[in-house]
Amino acid sequence: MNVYAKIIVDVPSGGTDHPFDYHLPDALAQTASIGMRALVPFGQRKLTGFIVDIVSETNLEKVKSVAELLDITPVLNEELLALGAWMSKETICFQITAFQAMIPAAMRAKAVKKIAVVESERSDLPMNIQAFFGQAGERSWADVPGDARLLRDIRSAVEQRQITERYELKDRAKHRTAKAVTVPSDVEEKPATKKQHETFALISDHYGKTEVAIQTLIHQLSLSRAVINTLVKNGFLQEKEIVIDRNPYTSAEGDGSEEKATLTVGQSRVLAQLEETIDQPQGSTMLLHGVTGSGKTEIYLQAIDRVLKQGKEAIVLVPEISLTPQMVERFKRRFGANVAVLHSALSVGERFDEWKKIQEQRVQVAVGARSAVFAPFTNLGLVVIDEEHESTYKQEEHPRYHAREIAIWRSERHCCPVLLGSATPSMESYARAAKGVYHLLSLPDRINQQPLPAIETVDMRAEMREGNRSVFSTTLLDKLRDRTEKGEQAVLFLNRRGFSTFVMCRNCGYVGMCPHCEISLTFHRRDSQLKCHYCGHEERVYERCPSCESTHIRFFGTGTQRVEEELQQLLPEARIIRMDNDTTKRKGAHERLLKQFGNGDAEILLGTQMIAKGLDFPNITLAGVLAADTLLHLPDFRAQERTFQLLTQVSGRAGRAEKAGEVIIQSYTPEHYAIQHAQTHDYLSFFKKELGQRKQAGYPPYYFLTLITFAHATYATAMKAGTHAAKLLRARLGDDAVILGPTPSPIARIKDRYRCQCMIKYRDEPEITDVLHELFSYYQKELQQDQRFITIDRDPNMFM
DNA sequence: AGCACGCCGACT
DNA sequence: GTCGGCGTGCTC
Repeated sequence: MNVYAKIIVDVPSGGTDHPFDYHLPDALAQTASIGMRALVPFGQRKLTGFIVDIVSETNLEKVKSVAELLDITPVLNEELLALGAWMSKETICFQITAFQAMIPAAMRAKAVKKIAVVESERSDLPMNIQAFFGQAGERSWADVPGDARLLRDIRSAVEQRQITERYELKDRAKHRTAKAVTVPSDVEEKPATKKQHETFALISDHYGKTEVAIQTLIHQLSLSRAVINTLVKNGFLQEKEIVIDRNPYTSAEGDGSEEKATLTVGQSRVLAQLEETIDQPQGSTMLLHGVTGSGKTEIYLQAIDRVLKQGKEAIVLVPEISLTPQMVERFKRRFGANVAVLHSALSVGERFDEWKKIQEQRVQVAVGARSAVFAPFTNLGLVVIDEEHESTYKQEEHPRYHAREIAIWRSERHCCPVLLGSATPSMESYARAAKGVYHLLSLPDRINQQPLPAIETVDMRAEMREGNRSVFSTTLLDKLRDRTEKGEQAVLFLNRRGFSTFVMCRNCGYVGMCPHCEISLTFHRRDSQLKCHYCGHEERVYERCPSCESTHIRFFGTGTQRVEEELQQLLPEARIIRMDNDTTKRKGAHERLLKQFGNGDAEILLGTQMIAKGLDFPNITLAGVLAADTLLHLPDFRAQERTFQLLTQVSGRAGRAEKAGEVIIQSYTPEHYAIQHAQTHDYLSFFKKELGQRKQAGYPPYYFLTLITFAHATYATAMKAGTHAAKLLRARLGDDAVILGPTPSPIARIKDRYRCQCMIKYRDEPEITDVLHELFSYYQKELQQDQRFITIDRDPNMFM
């Protein structure tokens, strides 16, 4: 009987976004199963693809055969295949793009063509081919220059078997191996020396006949590498390669010994409701609104504990795992080796190892960032999304999914709850909870009975009028000095988003701009370069203004480094730790700096976004926000919401233990409602006020948004496509739908392509997914020769 | 996405 | 005549 595999090949394009049929030769048909990756011939090439179905007949006259199976066990199970299909439909992406997003990067292998010289023929090859190979025996096909003559010569050399072709899988997931030894069963003699004898005895006492990594012997039994080698050489030990786990999370070792904490009355009440839901076999979403310091993590831990006791698994999503190491450590301490951590700072191989632990069901808990929502568990009991309002849960490239929606999809499939937790829930989630779509749970009090910290706003305009040109107000500086003297600690938050260091001429107002992207260049002190963050364009920093030749050109924006220098001058006795992209780039630097701060090596922690959340140090009694406005005035309808969230998160860092906390917010517009409500810790009032604004302006949660961006080398073509699309959308969508644009995108040009966008606002459009697909494939076909042209982003976070 | 095929202008 | 430019369309 013939067996065929339906395969989605790794070609992200409109014309190939459907299964292709391949014959499965008998040898492969035995082991092939749905969800495995395969290597298949495709045109003149060989490609990888995912088997999505196995059938016994095909409508096609001629089919090629699967060349190779790339997996022993499927990398995607049936659930994840179905999820991928759903994602590609909902987010308007190709199926292959959805599948690739669900597996670790190490498994996103591509077949790379290699050509090799047949050595006996080398001297007969034409000179141009010999020159190309040089000393090498084999080279990548991709390295062959686009020289037509050379290409033709290579082709004929292949035909004459002077050159051979083969395909190699690039980035193939590698297990890490180590050298290990075992005691062979047939050892009779005794080792020659005393040292060898001792070593041999220790190994066989401790490990008997089981294999053990040499590394382990050296570390644990303090044995000598040389002696072991000699024993191997003389046949007393047998050497072999074994597969080992990389063990990346060294700073967060935990043995699972941490005990449950005693819950407060509020926590117990919430947990009881949660457990009731966990016990019910149905999908549901709960929103846990708990003020900072209310003990949400402990609730997660105990809820997960219940899930594990039922033999089910749990996924915990955290916004950006390297930003919340304390949370991860907590999970390790509680669940020990039962946790896989999908850490963004892990190497590709390390991530693969952690993923493998989940796939092989060696762990029941996965903690990780956005993509951990695809953890291949088969009996999911709970998905927790901590800090659910964070924008990192939305992927900003294809597939543009939101982890919350994926979690909800999986929860329905597994009939288990999703728990969203936040001190400042997103407008969308809280509105759904208010409507009863989500079940609302709340924790209004801190566990230590401490009041929320007192927040004071400082009007920076007044400071300016009084002649204080520093980034520090007198009030903040006084309080910082006070903390330093008392040996207490402070965190200072500086938002850099939209406010990075650009170069401006004070004489004529010239600002260094990227010649390709229409955004200002960012100054990098390290190499004195100006760089474009969108396309990577670089130029040397100017000494004179290119426009007016004045030397009054200087750096604007307040980088953390400059703030640190200023602060150090103002408070020479203070010890400061700076945390930003520069100081945390190196692996483990983040954890190390936090540890230093935790140990009391510094009084002041100064940093960007990354210190706003998750820090839990008892000695912090002051939190400061240097410029609350920088976020507030971005051209983004979520700016107010983000500001409120940020201010709340930052103030949550202070006064978490016995000592009361205090917060200073510096602002040029302290009367703004986002700042006012943050000051009074009044989420609900902020929510109501903001909801009114959203309703008036027609934004989520009242309206859904979809952003369509057109990019082209000429402005006119981009706009023309936009105009055409807008017309089409108006014709196809209902009267309630509002189609805005086309307008030039906020960043009007990226990589020399002009960009314009249409925004669709709609409430109830059952057809919209289909319409978007039509639109997408239309522009895909009509205009694809001009490079990728149309991007569709549903529920966008950014409007660039 | 590649890669070949096929149809045009330029050149040994 | 042939080479090589790029537009078009297919890949099980």
